[in-house]
Amino acid sequence: MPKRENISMSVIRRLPRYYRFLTHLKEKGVTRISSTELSVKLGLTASQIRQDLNCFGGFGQQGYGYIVDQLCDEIGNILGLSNRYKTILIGAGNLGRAIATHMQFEEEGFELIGIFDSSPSKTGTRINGKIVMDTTELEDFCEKEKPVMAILCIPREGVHSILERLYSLGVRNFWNFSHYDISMRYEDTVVENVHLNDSLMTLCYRISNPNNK
Amino acid sequence: MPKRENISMSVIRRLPRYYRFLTHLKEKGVTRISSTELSVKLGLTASQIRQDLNCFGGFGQQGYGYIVDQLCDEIGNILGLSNRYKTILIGAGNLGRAIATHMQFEEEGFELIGIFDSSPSKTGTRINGKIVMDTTELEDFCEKEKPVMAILCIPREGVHSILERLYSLGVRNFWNFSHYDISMRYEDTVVENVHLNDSLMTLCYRISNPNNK
DNA sequence: ATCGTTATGTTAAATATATAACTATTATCT
DNA sequence: AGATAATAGTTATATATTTAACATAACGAT
Repeated sequence: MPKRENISMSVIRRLPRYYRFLTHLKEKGVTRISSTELSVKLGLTASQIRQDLNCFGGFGQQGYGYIVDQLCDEIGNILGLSNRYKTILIGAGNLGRAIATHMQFEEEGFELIGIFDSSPSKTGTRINGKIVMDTTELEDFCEKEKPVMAILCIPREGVHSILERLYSLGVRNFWNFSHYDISMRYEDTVVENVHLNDSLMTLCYRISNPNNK
Repeated sequence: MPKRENISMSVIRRLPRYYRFLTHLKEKGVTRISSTELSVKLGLTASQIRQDLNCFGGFGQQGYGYIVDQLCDEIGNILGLSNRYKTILIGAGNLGRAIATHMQFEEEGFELIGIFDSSPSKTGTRINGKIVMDTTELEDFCEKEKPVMAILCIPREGVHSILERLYSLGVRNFWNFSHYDISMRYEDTVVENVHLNDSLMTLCYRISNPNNK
């Protein structure tokens, strides 16, 4: 579908923002919007928005603008949100539990099909109606259900070994919340690291250095 | 302290990663490291690492490398991690609870001094020993304690009004987890948005478009 | 219908970022 | 102590990203 290949990550990372805002407009009943209006609302330049969208195709009409409904759908398609990638969650601590209950996976291309933890205090409990399984059950479960993605909400120490196991079970995509960088030991994996600590530290820097732009 | 001013965000966002890795090295007892070694471990170029560090000063020794312990401290200072910025958390749902228990604020420049929620089912309960207060108590609390930062873990709808209140109470820094972009309605604020949904959507894109680089 | 206005799609310029090349300094070995 | 190797700091180049400018197409009013 992409008009060109190799879209830069800078562009990709703005798409969800567009999608989010367009969904909001749709809900408000707005049917039409121009790149200039969008740029004002989003704090970007109109040029950038047009460039971004034109990486994937011409979704607008000259002299008119973009049809909100249509553009929203297009971006959703580009992002692949209609997928239902089978996903498992490893780690049912506070963070894992929050992710499981807080995220609306079905609206963002995923389906949470299993939750695992190694601690007996967690296994057997329920999160959003789903029973937390013991990590020893991982092999059986994966062979049967073939999940394609794993969310990692476990302490640093456990990551390496669980990663090896998951990889050998065919899992290639990881959403990593652990205090550890999974930086491509394998070629065919996709990793999205969410480092809340890093985010907090950069915030600390910016508070401490207010004259930095 | 910065050698030059206006350090780019690209550089700032790498600092926590360096800090994290150096801390790890320190714990392992490594005393010395070169930019080349670092580059291999972090998957960056040695050039970039040297450039990044030299934005703030010459911390290494030619022909020798960097002293892990010292470099780690320097980066910690640059980030301002020895601060104890007084912080409040708004929203004690699953995510807020996870943030409160999961983050080690004291090690990253902050101190969590209060947790607030508007729901009677949450107020009065305890998180990490701290009682969840009602948001109506916000004014009294802030006037007394003068927090400088607020973590927002509330639904989209509530953000706008709580933001106005917090701003008028002197809070200027925000760590925003809500499904809403706080993009600078005020000049003197610092906002770090953490959009887990956006992160998940970009992951979805990358899974759906494996040939994208 | 025609003309002016609007706003996209596209090409070009400017800026920012990352990489490579070079220089200078220090450690280490003989 | 001198020579050599190693490695940071710095300058220059290349690449990526953003912004601006332009040219073209569609809408809408007259």
